[in-house]
Amino acid sequence: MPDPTRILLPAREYNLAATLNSGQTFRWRSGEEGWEGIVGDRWVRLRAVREGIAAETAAPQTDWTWLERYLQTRVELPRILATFPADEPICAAIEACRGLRLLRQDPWECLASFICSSTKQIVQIAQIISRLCARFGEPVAVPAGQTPAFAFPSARRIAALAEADLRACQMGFRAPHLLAAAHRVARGELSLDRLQRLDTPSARAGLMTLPGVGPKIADCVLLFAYGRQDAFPLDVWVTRALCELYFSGRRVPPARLREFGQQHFGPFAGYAQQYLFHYIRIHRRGPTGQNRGRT
DNA sequence: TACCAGGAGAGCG
DNA sequence: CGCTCTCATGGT
Repeated sequence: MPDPTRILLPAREYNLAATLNSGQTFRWRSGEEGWEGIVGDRWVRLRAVREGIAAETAAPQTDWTWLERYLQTRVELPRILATFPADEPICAAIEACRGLRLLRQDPWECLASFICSSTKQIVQIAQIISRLCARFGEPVAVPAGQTPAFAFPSARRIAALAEADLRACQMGFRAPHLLAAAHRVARGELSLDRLQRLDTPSARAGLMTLPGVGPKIADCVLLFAYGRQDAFPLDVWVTRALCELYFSGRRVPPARLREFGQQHFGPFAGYAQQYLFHYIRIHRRGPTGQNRGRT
């Protein structure tokens, strides 16, 4: 008799660690028994196995499509990677983190998380979000013996807070941005559901009307939450990667880089961007943490 | 200790 | 348009 709290999601070439740990999401923790995190209001533990991904929840499930959607296990990765030009840099990046995928996240959580992300290291972003959830998120059911876990606080919940509450999560100057964004979403002045149905430039423009949301964060939300796989977020790392690998170290203005990325990599440019991001970060730090600094 | 981090926005020439 | 500054915080 099958255990309704467990399932095996079939997947080929799924690099779970790279996917959960490549700066597209911030709440997963690697433990003895696998990766533990929250998807929506469900506690989840994931483990990479030969046939795909073994998943475990706290409560019985009758339908696992929410998790398949989140993990994008049905996406045929080789078909996507085959659309890229076979130049040396992108091939090296793909080789360095084979099986890395883009997740399909909740728009509000993704938006709020990336509002908190600007000029922060990934470890710090994770800390900020952890505090935010622990203080203001709804508790979710966890298996016996597990530490308490919390859902990501809704826009309405955050809108009801004071700026000081958010600053207490150590998010600094991002606090007023998150608060104002929560207000606009909670009041329905910006409908995150409606953005789903807009073309990408319109959805991007809509996101950028929010305080603290510029081109980079808008592109992250389009790519990580709205499935716009041609969105091409340009942060310091991707900028660095493109300049070094495709422009022989010259400085190139962001607009030109973005244009290059989308032209060169095509309809799945966002995937290419994620590989380059993860690749250059691994190689800049070195596998064991030394080898820092400029070349 | 300095430098830097998955930026954005305003001011200025 | 491009450049510079500020914003808050702490990891490395």
